[in-house]
Amino acid sequence: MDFRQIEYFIAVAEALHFGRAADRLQITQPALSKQIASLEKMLGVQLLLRTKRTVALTHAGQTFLQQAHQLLAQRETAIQLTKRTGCGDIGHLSIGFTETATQTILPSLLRDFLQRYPKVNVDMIELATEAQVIALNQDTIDIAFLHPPIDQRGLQVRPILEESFVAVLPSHHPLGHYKSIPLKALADEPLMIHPRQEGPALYDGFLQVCQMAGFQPQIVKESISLQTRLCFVAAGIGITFVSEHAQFQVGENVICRPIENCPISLEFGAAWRSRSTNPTLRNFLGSLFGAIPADSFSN
Amino acid sequence: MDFRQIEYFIAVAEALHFGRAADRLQITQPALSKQIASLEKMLGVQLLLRTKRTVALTHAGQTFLQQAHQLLAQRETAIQLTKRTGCGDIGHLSIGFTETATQTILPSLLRDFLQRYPKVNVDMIELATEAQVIALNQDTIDIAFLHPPIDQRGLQVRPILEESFVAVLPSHHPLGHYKSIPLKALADEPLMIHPRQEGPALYDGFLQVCQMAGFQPQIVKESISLQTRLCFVAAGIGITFVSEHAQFQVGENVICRPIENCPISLEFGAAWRSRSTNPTLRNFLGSLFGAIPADSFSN
DNA sequence: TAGACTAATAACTAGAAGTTATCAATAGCA
DNA sequence: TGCTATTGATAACTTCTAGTTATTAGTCTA
Repeated sequence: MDFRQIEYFIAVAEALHFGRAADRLQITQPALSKQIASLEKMLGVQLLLRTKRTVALTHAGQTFLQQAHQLLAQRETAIQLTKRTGCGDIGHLSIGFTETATQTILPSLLRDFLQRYPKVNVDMIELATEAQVIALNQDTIDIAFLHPPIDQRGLQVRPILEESFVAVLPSHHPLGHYKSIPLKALADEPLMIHPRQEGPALYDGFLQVCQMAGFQPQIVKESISLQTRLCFVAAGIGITFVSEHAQFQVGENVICRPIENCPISLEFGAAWRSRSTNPTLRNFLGSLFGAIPADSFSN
Repeated sequence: MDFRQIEYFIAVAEALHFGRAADRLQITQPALSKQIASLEKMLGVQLLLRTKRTVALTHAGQTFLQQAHQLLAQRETAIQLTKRTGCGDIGHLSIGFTETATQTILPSLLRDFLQRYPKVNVDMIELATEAQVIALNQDTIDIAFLHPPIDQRGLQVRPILEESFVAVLPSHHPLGHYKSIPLKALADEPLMIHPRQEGPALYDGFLQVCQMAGFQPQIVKESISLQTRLCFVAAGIGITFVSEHAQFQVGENVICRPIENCPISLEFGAAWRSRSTNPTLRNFLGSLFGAIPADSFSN
C-alpha cells in the first residue's frame, strides 16, 4: 500500500464514479481500476461495491476512507515539521551565558529572536566561561556568551562588547571627590577582587596595569560574589570594581567612580561550535549580529 | 514521498550506513542512495550529514525519523482496522426486537455474540413488528426480531420459535380446576385481548379458532398493555392470554392454564435485508443459527 | 603512502504504472 | 421489446521509475 493508492481511493470514494475520479486524478479510468483492485487485493477486503452502473462504499471502505484521510494529513504534518526543523523555525536552542549577558544584550536579543521564531524551544543555562567552553564541546549548549580568551579549537568566537570597570567606594570615601579616580590613587587603598581562577585574564590584566603604573596593589580579599564584595565596601573595608553595566545596581552606601587612564577591560563575546548543525543557531546568529557572520560554520 | 522512501530512510537512520541499510532492505546501495536523495530533494531539506566515512542525522532528519515511524504505525493501524471491519470483527450492529426476544433467545444470543466479537458496537432498539419492518427498509436496524407474517420484499425472514398461549384466570376461578382448559369452556367467559392493530395475525387467528370451535368470543376489553389486562384478571373482570414464555411473570392473584387443542400461536422470527452489507450481521447470524443460513443475502 | 572503506554517479535493465482499444452488463427510453 | 448510452473490467502495449552493475572520488588507518 502506498500513498498513490490512498489518494486514488479517496478520489473514487468521493466521486463514487471511476471515470470522474480518474479525470480528477488526471489519469485514465483503467489505471484507476487496476490500482483500486490491487489495493483491495492487498487488504484482502472489498472496499467498493460495484454494479455495472453504480459504485458504493462497503463498511470496510468507509473505515479505510477515514484512515486514508488521516494518513494524508499525517504525511503533510511530517513534511511540514521536517521542513520547519530544517530551516530552524522549529527546534531547540541551548544558550549558555554569564551575568554580563543578562545585564547587556540578552534580554532584547531573546525578545527579538522569540518574536521571529516563537516555536523554538530555548534553554538558558548560566555558566562560568570555562564551563561554557566545556558545554560547547560536549554539545550541551549551542551558543555561549562568555569572556574570551578561550581555547578556540573547533569554536567560532565573535566579540560583542568590551566592558570597562569602575571603582566602588564607600559613600564618604575621600576618593569620592574625584570625578574620575587616577589609577595611582589606588596604590595605598585596600582592594577586593574576584579569585584569579574565576577570571584569570581580568585578574592578571589588572595586576599588570598596576605594575605599569608603578605600584603593587594591596589585595585584601578575594571573593567570587560581587554581593559579598559590595558589603565589605559598604562596611568601609576596602574598594572593589564592577563592570560599568552593573554600576547602577550596586545598592546603598557605596558610590561608583570611573578610573582614569585605566585600560583594564573585560572582553565579552559569543562562541559556538564551527561544526554545529543546529538550524536554530544559524537564525539566532542572525538575530544576534543582524546577519549570519561569514564563515560562521567553517572550521 | 511514498512509503518506500519512508522505510528506506528508517533503515539508513538506524544503521547510519548506506551499505548495511541496503543489505537489510535487500536492495543495492546505489538504489538506496538515490531514493534518499530524492526524498531530501522533495522535502527541500538535508536529512543526513554524509562525510566520505560517516553518516549522521541532521536535526531535520531526527524529526523526520520520528514522523516516519508514526506514519508506518498508522499505515498498519489503517490496514488492521479495515481488515477487521471487513470481516465483521469491528463494526456496528443495530438490533430491533420485541418483548418476546428479551424473554427468549436474546440474552444468551447477545452474550455469545459479544464474547466472540467484543469490539462490535451493538445497539438495541425495542420496536413493534411493523416499526421494525420500516426500520429494516430504512437501514436504521440491521436485524429484526419480530412476529411474522410481514411484507418480505427485500427481506430474509427465518422462524425462530412458535409461541403458544395460556389462559390467565383469577386465582379462584372455576376453570382453574382444569389441568388444561377446553376451548369451548371460554365461550361464556368475558375475555380481554390486545387491540387488533397491535397484532392482527394473532387477533384474527384467535377469532377464527373460536369460530371453528363453534362460538363467538366475548371480548370485553382490548388493551395493549399486558400489565393492565393482568390487573383486570386479578380483579375478576375476565380472562386474558399470555405467551407461554411469560407465564411465570404474571404475578399474584392469577393462575395460568394451557388451553386444550388450541392451535393459536404467535410466530417469532428474525428478519434482515437481503442486500445488507454489514459484515457484523453475517457473524451475528452465525451466532443466531449456529451457521450462516444459505441464501442469507440473496434477493 | 598504500590500501581499505564508503557514498555518489553513470549507464543499463526490469518491473510497475499508465494508455488505448475494447468488452460486457445494465439502465433508461422509444 | 429492442436500441442506445453509460460504466467498470480486461487485454495488449508503452512509458517511466526503481533497481542493478560497474566505477569513481574522497577519507581514514596502518
